[in-house]
Amino acid sequence: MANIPERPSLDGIEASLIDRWEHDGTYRFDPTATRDQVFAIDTPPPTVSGSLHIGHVFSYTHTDTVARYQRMRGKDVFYPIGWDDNGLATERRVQNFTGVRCDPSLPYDPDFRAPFHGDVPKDHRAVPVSRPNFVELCREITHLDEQAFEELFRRLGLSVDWSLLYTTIGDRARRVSQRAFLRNLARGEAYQQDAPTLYDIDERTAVAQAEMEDREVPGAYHRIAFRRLDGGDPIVIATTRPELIPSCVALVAHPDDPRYQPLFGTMVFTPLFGVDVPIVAHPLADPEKGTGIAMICTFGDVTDVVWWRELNLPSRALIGFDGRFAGEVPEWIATDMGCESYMQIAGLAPKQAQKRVVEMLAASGDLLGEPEPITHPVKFYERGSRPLEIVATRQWYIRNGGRGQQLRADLLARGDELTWHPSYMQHRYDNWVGGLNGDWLISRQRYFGVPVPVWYRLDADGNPIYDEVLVPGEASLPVDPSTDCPPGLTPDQRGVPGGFIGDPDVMDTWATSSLTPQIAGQWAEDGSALFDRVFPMDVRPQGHDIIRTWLFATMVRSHHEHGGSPWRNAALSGWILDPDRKKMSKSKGNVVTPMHLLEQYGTDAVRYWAASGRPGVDTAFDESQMKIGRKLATKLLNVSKFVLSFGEPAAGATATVDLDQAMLARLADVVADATSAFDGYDYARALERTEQFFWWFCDDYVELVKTRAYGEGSAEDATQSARAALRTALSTLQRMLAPFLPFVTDEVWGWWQSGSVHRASWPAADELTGSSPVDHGWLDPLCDVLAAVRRAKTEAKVSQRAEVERLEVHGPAAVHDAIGRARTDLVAVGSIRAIDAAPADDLQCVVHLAPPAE
RNA sequence: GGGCGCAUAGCUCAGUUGGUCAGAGCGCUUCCCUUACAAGGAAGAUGCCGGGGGUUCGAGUCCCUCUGCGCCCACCA
Repeated sequence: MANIPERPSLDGIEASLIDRWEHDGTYRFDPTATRDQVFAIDTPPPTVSGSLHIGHVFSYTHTDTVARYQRMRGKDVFYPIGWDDNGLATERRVQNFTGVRCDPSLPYDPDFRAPFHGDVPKDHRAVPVSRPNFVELCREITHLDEQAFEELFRRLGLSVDWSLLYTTIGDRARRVSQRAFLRNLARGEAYQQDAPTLYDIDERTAVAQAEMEDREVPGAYHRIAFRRLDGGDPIVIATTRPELIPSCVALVAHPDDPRYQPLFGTMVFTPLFGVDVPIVAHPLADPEKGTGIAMICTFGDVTDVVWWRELNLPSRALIGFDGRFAGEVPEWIATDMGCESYMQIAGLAPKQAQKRVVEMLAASGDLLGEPEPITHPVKFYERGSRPLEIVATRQWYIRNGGRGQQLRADLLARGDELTWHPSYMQHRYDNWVGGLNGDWLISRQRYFGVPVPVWYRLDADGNPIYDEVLVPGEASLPVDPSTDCPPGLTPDQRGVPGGFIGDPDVMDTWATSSLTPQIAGQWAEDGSALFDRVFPMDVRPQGHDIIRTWLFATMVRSHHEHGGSPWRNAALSGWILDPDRKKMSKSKGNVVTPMHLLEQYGTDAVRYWAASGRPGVDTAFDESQMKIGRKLATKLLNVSKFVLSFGEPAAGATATVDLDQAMLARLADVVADATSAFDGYDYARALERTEQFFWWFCDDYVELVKTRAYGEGSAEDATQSARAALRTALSTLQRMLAPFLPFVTDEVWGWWQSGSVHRASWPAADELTGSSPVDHGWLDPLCDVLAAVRRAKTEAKVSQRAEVERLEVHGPAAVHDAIGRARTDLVAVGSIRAIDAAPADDLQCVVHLAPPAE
């Protein structure tokens, strides 16, 4: 018998077990396993842009319980971990943390030191640094964050294989990401296009549809008169963006609108700027909205883009990458008045320009009435602070079905290949794929990311020839086109006429994180046979909020590259809500940090709380659940010690007594139930069933048999039966709780078993019962009688140890049968001297307490 | 406008194919220093299962409808 502590405690058990697991390689993946022996998990790499919060603890625990279950089922679990440390989120974190901003025109400064380290004063103006300096800073800061992440995840007891750690800015991820892109390019799935693009003027980058969100913002309808060239009554339009009048290219009404039908094809001229524009018809124009006729500008919103494209209208874009109106009067504004008006807004940001234009319109009499204040939804970059503008730029795209019906249908069908947990989450996927309105824009005009791995030829004048894309060989990946040269060309040809230039952009972080199965699985990496052993993976766990981004993007890449779905299951976690049922987020200031909870309640207790949140369901943060988890862990400690204290049963001893066999049969049902729940990713159900049995086991069964297990006055074989059953149940329960409470279960397992419980086999129902079925339905009536005796003692305000002179049991046959099966144990636990039985329809117990001893 | 989810004791939630399904824990009340556990244990009270219809011998459980809350999506002048 190993050493069982005199007073078992949960305090401090985490640290030594974490070390032991690492030392023993308890969670190490065996790369020689074949695919059918592997359970592969496409772990989400958390974004390195600050600190982990309680929501991470929640969802990562869910996955970990499943990983541990599968490992105990005998699977070789491929459970990698990565950090998503490239991308805009990281750049912003670094900017805010160190007080710098990247200016790619600056030269590298080898002696540069960040002005601040997390203590940037509010009034600090960001210090410009070169791109290489900025990237160095990003690597430095992310490394610090990643150490903190690792510490938390280890403390949380995640059974990931830390030797599989990757980062999305690391060499392998950059290589895989560029390789996948180049193959997309070669097959025509990646392409570049010069087109109107939603653009964040603060971050100075294009953004993808999946990263946008609508926000309700205040605005106003301005009713503005456009005069007709033929002198008829002016046309009145309503617009929320009067500052875009200089970009107006037409007015548009619905083709069936009788009010405007006579005017189609006629011309008006724009107020203030005096530009002639036609009145055109398009079915997207809503007769109900505003005055039924709208101004088309290049570009005020995405509808403008549709009109512009479908009606072949000219482009008169004025807002540049800096978000300001062009400084020069554009060629299409020709009148003196127009030029004068334009100079009033040249160089202004949209908001100021609007104010100025409205003043001018009011003065000229073209503004009818007062602007009518409204609130309306406007597109924002999800991390942005000003509305997106639409700017025509050259960008890289990957086809995702947004512009092709067949691909869209194929990707929808891929969604059907997955088993979704819970199943209704598939609607979100279908909804998103069905509603795509363009291909996936992957290029970003940023710095800390995986470079777009291409160069362009320069013509005789030194201008890029975008059709002449130069690509690297796969063997040379990863490349940085700003420093590396295309095959066959030399550094001195960079930037000179007839030479080449590197693409300055990086890929969006989703373009790399969409390849997590390929990165973790070492797809197409030299000398690695891993990929075929883990792909397609068994499960993608993730939050339901990123179905449209991460899940869908991963599906797109896998569809293009492998012609199949990257996983078999998608397991969606809900969010953590604060007690007021608001989503926790940094901006709301209601984020709960996890480390102190792990310290206060112990990891197992926090995991217990997390695991009781059902798959996909948003769950309130609830510390009281952690207290219950701690109670459960403490109870396991104590009951383990107690059961083991009876001494080992004789060799070959088995449960022969009715009560012991029934308990094991009941446990077998729980094992079966928990097993099927886990197979369906319903860890919460598995926990609930196990826990329910566990408390019954402690409260009733152990109490019933402890006298017999002590061996005091019992027949030897009855004592052996109790001890054998207790140990069998204890072993089973320790293993069933191991996925949820990995620390306390391994602690108590170590008291009497060799090896880690996390490498033990998951219990099988047929280990517990013999070949023939055992009835356990009579346990309930038995426990009802026990409860009645306890109730009588409680009501009499005496100790539970008090003697019962005589117990009268009135009840149906089932009750008397139950008592008959376990009379000795019942008598012992209740200190009952005599039991009288009488038939009755309903159970009624009359408890005659013995007079208190002198 | 389309889609999805939720609505069960004061709180957080279980109730899998309709038949002990009116439950658990927390909180609250009472009792017990009991030799595994007093950071315990034993027990108790609490509910028109959101409203209204319907199917059925029988409905938190299935169908319809209404109401409220939340989320996703949408071409939002």
